[in-house]
Amino acid sequence: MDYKSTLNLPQTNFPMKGDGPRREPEIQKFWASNKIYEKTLEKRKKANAERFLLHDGPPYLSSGNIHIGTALNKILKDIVVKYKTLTGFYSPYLPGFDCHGLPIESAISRERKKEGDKILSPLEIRNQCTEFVLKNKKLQEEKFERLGVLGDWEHAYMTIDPKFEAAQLRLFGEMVDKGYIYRGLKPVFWCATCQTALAEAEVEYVENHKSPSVYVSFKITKLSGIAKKLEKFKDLKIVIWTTTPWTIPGNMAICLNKDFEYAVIESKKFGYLLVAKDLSSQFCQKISEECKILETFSGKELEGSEYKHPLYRRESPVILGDHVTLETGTGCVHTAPGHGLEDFTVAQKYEIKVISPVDSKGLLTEEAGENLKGLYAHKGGNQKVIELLAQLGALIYQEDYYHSYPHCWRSKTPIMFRATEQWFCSVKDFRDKALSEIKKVTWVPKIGENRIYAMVESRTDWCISRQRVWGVPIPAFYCNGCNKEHLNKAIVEHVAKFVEEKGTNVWWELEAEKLLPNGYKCSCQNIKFKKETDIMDVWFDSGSTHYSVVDQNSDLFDKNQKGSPSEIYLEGSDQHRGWFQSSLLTSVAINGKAPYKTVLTHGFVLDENGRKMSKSMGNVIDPDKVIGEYGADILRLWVASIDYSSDMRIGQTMLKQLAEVYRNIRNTMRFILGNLYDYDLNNSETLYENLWNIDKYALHKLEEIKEEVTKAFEDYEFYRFYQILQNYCAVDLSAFYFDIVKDRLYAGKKSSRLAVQFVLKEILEALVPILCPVMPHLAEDIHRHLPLKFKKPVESVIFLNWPLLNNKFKNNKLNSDFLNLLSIRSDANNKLEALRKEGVIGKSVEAKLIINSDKTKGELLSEYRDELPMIFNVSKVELLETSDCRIEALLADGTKCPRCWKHSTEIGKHSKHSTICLPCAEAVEEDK
RNA sequence: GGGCGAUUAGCUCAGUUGGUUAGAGCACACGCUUGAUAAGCGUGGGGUCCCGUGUUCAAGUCACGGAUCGCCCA
Repeated sequence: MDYKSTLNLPQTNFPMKGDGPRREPEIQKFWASNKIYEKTLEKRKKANAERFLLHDGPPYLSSGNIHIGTALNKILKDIVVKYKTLTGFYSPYLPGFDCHGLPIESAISRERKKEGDKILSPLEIRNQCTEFVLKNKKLQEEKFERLGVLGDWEHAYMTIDPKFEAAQLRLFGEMVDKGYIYRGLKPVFWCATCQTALAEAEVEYVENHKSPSVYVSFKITKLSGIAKKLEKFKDLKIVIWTTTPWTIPGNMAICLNKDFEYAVIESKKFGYLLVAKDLSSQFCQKISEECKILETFSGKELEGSEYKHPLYRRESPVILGDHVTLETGTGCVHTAPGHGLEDFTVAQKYEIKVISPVDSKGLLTEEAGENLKGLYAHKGGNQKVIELLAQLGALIYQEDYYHSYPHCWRSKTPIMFRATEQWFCSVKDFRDKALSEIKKVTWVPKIGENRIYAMVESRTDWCISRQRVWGVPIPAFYCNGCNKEHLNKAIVEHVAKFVEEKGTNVWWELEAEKLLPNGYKCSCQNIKFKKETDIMDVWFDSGSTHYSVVDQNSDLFDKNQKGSPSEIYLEGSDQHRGWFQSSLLTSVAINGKAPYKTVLTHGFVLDENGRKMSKSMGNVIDPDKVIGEYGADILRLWVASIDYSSDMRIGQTMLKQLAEVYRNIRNTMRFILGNLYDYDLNNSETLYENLWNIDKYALHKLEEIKEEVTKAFEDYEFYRFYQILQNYCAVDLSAFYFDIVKDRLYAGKKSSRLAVQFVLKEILEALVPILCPVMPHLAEDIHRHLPLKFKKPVESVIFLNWPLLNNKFKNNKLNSDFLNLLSIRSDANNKLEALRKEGVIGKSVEAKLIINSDKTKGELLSEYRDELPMIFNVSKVELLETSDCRIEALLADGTKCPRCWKHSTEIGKHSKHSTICLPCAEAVEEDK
């Protein structure tokens, strides 16, 4: 008789290979066409589940391709959302896209440049941008969906959506109403030839540009309290150095470094001069004098002193700043807040007035004085300023200086820093509130809190003006008569109503008077107005989403209260300065609280060697290619396998390895499926008490894994999930439990097989939802291949629930006993391996073990006597009590049973089955 | 140039308040199996804990200095 047919071998058509590149799209199509995402949400809504909102930070649409870092971000978000959904939360995911901003406008203008440099109207530019953005959105969306990210893609928010723009304006209106928006001066790159502001990307640095370098003295008029010791030096002058003499009229301060040592030196020609000590000899060489250092002191001591401007009747303060260096010059920095960003920033801290006596054509204005008025700053202005300073004896030294200097990319002329009127958000008015809100938020990892706290603490007011057209307009008006500015909540609301219907293009389409309430009049009785030409910083767009997306959407906001914070924001660590901050500021401004409860940040993705990816290095890993070769689940497993709190690496070595791990997990699941083909959920009741010790131990282990994995997900530490899962599948299941339980499954008696099947069922039911957040395609695939008698009436794996912990399965005694048994097993394996090397045995089951052990171990072994052959995977275990512990492995007695392959001395004892062992014979009889 | 962070086996990660010979899985090598089979099992090799100095009876762990890499800012 062929006894092989009496065995119960695994049966399943669950494929060994995932074949993600080919099969995942089909699964995704199933999710989409059967509205799995929507149905899940409905279920949770009906159950009145608690909300868990992960609010999506919108990726920028400057390209249709996605970077591996973007893929990582989306996958992390999806893992969180799926986990929360499985654990019973109402967890909607509404993706978003960031559509405005300079990089997009620049991309359009680059394309235009190729086509022959036509000048386009703002509306033409805006229409081209819109087209560009819509095209990219479609491309990106497809790629995100291909990652297996479930969400409401159909209604994804876009920052160019008229409803979004209107809401953004209303939020801005709230801030106006609270008095947080004001108009002030700020320097920008300015091209006098094109008469326009330039963005940093539109500036080219030209090497060896020639500038007049001058050393200028400013006479001190008042010494600060602690600098009184310098009073003995009559007519003490501070010396500054600059390569842009035309900015001297804009001088409003001199900046020293608090930590540097400064020196008073005596010059024959110029008297007592003050410069940084480390630069004094260099300076003296310039003026060809041998100067003696008469006194030294720290920069800090001079803070608050005052000096007189050589050209005007104006006194200005000495201030301190960290940007002052000892590279060149005198260590005393001429500070013209209207002509430099660093100067502007430091001046803001000291609340120093910004002046900018240059007009849009680059000509010095009346404010610079009669002598200078009308001169072109870079040419005549420079010359005249030098001339005047020389006349007044303030010019110490002059020479030509060659350095790299910014030029306009279009006109190729040198640019200037020019302060223009811009709109600001007064962060200082609610900084303290923002800081205290930061402390209430949970930052993951913790270090993020320090980072953003320090940034908000030291930041200056937020300049929200951009001299561009691709964005949301700042809805302000200026009276044609008296030039008074008009901006208030009612005006903003009036504009928002237009925008809501027609989009922000109306701002460029309609006359000012049409955009204002009917019959609107200036206090000067004028009824004609100009529109503001600045648009809002694109960070204001995305920074408004807590209001313009979450609060406008009843499916998203907490059913109890609008304006309640999202549970989590999850972005790259660069967003501490970006979205996390802009969102925080607008939210604190209008709601007085942070828009999020938790903020999770991840690092950046580097190549295999820890280098930044770049096209020129040729080390870019394209997510499309990874998916094409390995599938999305492998990419997702990569995301789960790494510690994202710092930089992460990806490369072929890792991907190959991940594919191996995936395969192992998949086959572990396949083994379970195959062995449950005949398991009938309704008709296979197994009592825990009837299980073997090994089965109970397996259940205990499963509980441990459930607990640890749940903790890992709760802590957002997915790499721990990966390590635990991998270890569990490879070691606990594949190499141990499955390996030794095969005999019972294939050849054992009914009750023995059922006991194992019960355990396998428990493992399967726990593992499928556990796999789902990270590898949803694998989980769905398993779900589809559940044995017929097993299948539950659930449409998709997404509808499952996260496994509950079951204390009944916990058994600490078994756990510690098995810890010991496993260590003995490892010794036994060594002996078996030696026997195998000698050629005595092949499979372990051909051997028997004689275990000599002391009393303690002997007692343990005796307790598990019946299960020992199985645990050690041998045909027989003999126990001997001795003083020492020793294991001996020998060829087993008897002959090999052709059915179960174990060696037995009892073959042929059964009357009906003469060629097989007794237990086999009984099993066969039982099955008839 | 400034601020923040990272660095343990080929890869991904553990390593407790400082305390035996620094661990796990994967990968690799060799063997076994052919009843999870384009699978499975066993055994084994593999470490300058980034470098240096210091504190200590004792440092992967603490302190200081440095290197490399990354993010943000200038």
